[in-house]
Amino acid sequence: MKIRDTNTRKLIFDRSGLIAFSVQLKKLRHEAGVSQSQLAYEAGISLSQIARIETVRINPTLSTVFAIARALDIPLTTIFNFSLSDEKKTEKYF
Amino acid sequence: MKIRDTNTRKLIFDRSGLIAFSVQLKKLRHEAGVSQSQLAYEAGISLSQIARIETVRINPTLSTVFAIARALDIPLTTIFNFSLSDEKKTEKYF
DNA sequence: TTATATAATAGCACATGTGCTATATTTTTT
DNA sequence: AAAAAATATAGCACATGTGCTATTATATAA
Repeated sequence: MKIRDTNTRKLIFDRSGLIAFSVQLKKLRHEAGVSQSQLAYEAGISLSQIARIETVRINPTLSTVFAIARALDIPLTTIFNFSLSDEKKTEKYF
Repeated sequence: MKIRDTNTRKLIFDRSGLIAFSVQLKKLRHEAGVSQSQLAYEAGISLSQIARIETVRINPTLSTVFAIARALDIPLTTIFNFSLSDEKKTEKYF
């Protein structure tokens, strides 16, 4: 029958990485001196989306981030200028 | 009644940016000498997802990209070390 | 060429990103 | 303090990202 083996499927939501991104975005937006509303308008995305990103409620897509970087007129290397915590090396610690 | 004003809503799919990202990913993956399958395993995401990204069929989320960067053990500034075409400055040209 | 590994497609189900439209909450100005 | 501006939340509808499981196409090795 194949019904769905009781939800084992889990999508990734990298909270720590998204928090770091949020911090970076807020910082750059403030430096640019624009409100969420202005940024949303310039980037052609919704205000709610900017707010959701800054409050780490969602996991945005690359296209959304690209639009933001363009609107702020900053290179991707600037908006992504932060480090991901390396839980990679730590490897299953229990 | 509010039925839905005949689909005006359009999500962003930044083809050129996603192509640039795809090129960069393939390059880095090859430099690391890993197959899509190995990368998928290391990153904890599905093989089909890696293929979709490299063939520009989807618009991945940040968490997915973060997982890939971790798996390849490269900083975000490396994987995002490319420029977005600046259709921003051009501004509505018609 | 034949076998084998790698990459590309496909289709389904489910989770979630995004736009919209409001409303509430917080911060900044006056 | 009151008013105004900026942020944060919410909920709905729809689009689409992601995992799975196969299958097909392509490249590499024998």
